[in-house]
Amino acid sequence: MPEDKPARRKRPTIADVAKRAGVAPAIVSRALSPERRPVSREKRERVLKAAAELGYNQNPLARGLATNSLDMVAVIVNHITDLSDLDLFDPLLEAIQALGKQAVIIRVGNTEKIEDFLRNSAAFHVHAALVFSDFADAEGVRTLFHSDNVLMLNGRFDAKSAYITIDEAAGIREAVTRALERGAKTGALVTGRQTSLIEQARIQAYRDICAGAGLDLVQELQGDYSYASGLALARSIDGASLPDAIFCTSDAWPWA
Amino acid sequence: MPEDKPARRKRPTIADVAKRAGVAPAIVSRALSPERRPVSREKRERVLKAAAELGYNQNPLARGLATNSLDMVAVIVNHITDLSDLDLFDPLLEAIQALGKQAVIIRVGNTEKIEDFLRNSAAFHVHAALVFSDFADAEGVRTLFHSDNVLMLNGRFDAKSAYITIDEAAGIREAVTRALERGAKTGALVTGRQTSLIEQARIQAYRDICAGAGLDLVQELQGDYSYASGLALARSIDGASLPDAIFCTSDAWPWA
DNA sequence: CTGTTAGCGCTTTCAT
DNA sequence: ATGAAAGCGCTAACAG
Repeated sequence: MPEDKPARRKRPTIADVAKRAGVAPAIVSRALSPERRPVSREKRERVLKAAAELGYNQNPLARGLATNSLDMVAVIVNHITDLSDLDLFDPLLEAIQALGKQAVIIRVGNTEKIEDFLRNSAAFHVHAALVFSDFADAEGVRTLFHSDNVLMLNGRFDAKSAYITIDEAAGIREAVTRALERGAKTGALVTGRQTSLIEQARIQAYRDICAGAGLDLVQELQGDYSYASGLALARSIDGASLPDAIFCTSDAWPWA
Repeated sequence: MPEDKPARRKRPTIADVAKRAGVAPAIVSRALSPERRPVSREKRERVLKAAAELGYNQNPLARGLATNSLDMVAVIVNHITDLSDLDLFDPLLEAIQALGKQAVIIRVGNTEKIEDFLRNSAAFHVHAALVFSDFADAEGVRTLFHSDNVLMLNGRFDAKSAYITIDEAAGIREAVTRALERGAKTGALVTGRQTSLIEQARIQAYRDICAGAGLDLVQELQGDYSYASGLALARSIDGASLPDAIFCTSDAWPWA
């Protein structure tokens, strides 16, 4: 792989375009801006022409520095390993790009503190941050990404952050009901990492709903959503006293 | 979601750190640089302390503008929908981040010309670009991302780009051999988008190897790697003259 | 509407 | 080893 060389030839800047079009740099900036800025029709056309001839490309860094904003959104996840992630991320990427922005996917992994993780790596000024990882809190993300547009999807929102929470109780109720209809008297619950607020809520919902419906939750097994852990847990279920039903708190609803 | 407000409070800059540490901004820059720059031990410590107290975070945009490089790598893909993508992208993201860089995933979708796609969106100065999408060529990527570090994984490399190609002939030979061992005389080949160079190479390899081994390739069916297309193609295979073996050029090797 | 002038925050000569 | 100063490329504020 070729090593870091400085760019081969300098790229044309706004000044080059300005010179070629015979206008001031500011005019170029306005003419090329997506917003409607005051520029005479004639100069705008000269600028567009010059820019095209020069193969001019805006430097997002310079723009970002000047406007204090970058057209990027940070997507903060633990990892991308679940089947359901496929259904999630592809449309998400598409949507973000349709907005003219790019997505930086921050994979936090199992780092307990996202701050530790990012301390030495760059913390971007992003347009927005979407937080799926349960390791991140709203204030920390705002600080790290220099943005007030944080959307918390992990339940850890605060007054200043937007959030989406899903009422999973309905689905859980449905699952339990269905199990009961099939004659289940006892059940086991396979859970994921319990530090997740959303996961805690799910578990509590299962307990409450099962209790209310008269289904005896005889076992709670903790995994980490991975196929491997699921397999291991499955083996660990006592064959003799097999519960009638097994519920999983995984993100994807298999019966959906 | 809160709308675009200017950042609530100004973030501390290198100047703030310098003031608090009683040194020049340049010293702060050197002290905080990952590389070993000449700074007296004592001042370095003062700087580090001041930075910590202020909660200083470097602004990557300013750094990028000054150094003409950003610690990001662009990953250019068609989309993320295959099961095998999970196995690929999660470790890839992890590896990229372990290098202290962030990954921007550019989802080209079905856009025929990546340039069209990116014309209006920002073209980043990235440290490197990894190209999986078969819609992108080396020169275009170098230009768009202002980087000479392009790694072509789609077969469309040129003299200046790094590349990785996989010798799939071995695997194909193995697959054909296995089919023959099981008594197959005829076979069908399910292919993907034929504009991909890699795909073309695979198809040719199947043809050559089957011909050489005496297995009669009676059908070639073109899909697009999606489950849906696979299903449709499966239905289209004539039940009466069912071939003995069916080969797929999909990226994931099901028998691996 | 247009051009000039300041910066944005950081790195980097270049003197000291 | 240190600091002053000059930019990186762009946008925004201010005069014309």
